[in-house]
Amino acid sequence: MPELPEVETIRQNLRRGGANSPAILGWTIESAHVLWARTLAVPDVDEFEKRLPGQQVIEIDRRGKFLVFELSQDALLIHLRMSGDLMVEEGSEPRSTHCRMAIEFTNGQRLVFIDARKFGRVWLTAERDLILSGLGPEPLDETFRSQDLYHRLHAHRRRLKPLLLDQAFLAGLGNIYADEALHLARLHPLMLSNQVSAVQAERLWWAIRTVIEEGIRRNGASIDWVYRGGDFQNYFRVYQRTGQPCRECGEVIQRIVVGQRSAHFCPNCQQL
DNA sequence: CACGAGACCTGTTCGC
DNA sequence: TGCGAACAGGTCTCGT
Repeated sequence: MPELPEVETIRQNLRRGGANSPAILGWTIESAHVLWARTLAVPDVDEFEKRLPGQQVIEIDRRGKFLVFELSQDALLIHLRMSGDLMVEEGSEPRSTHCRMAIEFTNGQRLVFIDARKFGRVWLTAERDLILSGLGPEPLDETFRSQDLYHRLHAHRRRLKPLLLDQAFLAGLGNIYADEALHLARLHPLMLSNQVSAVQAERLWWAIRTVIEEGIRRNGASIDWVYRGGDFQNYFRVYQRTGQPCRECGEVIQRIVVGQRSAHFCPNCQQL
């Protein structure tokens, strides 16, 4: 479910506190409980539950779609994949049905990892860079320039949509924001990356950053039964708007399947 | 190297 | 109403 803007929203809520959840910076872990073993990428459940108690939450960062909790000894990395979510609740509350992992703090609060589809993964490691090293550039980083994007596009001969979803190419985009960015940039999802001109690359660079920034400003998108409080879904240009008129030209939005994922686009604004 | 298919999972919605 | 199919914000691995 979560792409960069949703993950960033969660990070900010955990770091600074949100509407009805406190900031967890500085809290000390009392115990950890893994309820679905495969949630843990590394280490095994025994070591995970043994190593966490006593560690303090120093900082919360984000890299692509990974949440990175800097603890006193280790780094705790969490990837929400399709249906994962994190929330802070009273330690006395009954455990929710889809709770896969819970971290109890010495102040009686707990951080829970809720994940209906069980795709989410958690790493506890002292070597966080090993796990994050394969990721492409951070789209909002000031060192990421449009010329970088142009060169990266020309280093491949791939269709734009699957390429934008490739986290080694660029970190953080998912199905929503890739479709939105391509529409804003007026580029067809099937266009080949090495056919993109410098001007088009500049437009795509700007579009990617624009949709991500807007997503963050709106606290992410809330869709279906997964709700996180954001309202970016009310401003989608193409995503899940199949059959509805393009907000730019009125043409009917189309849905095609590319790389096993749905791609939404305007046949008029985004021509091959 | 690029791409498609299948796997991993559960829940909701759609079509007959 | 019921029931199976299709679909869902992600990523990995394998075969061509």
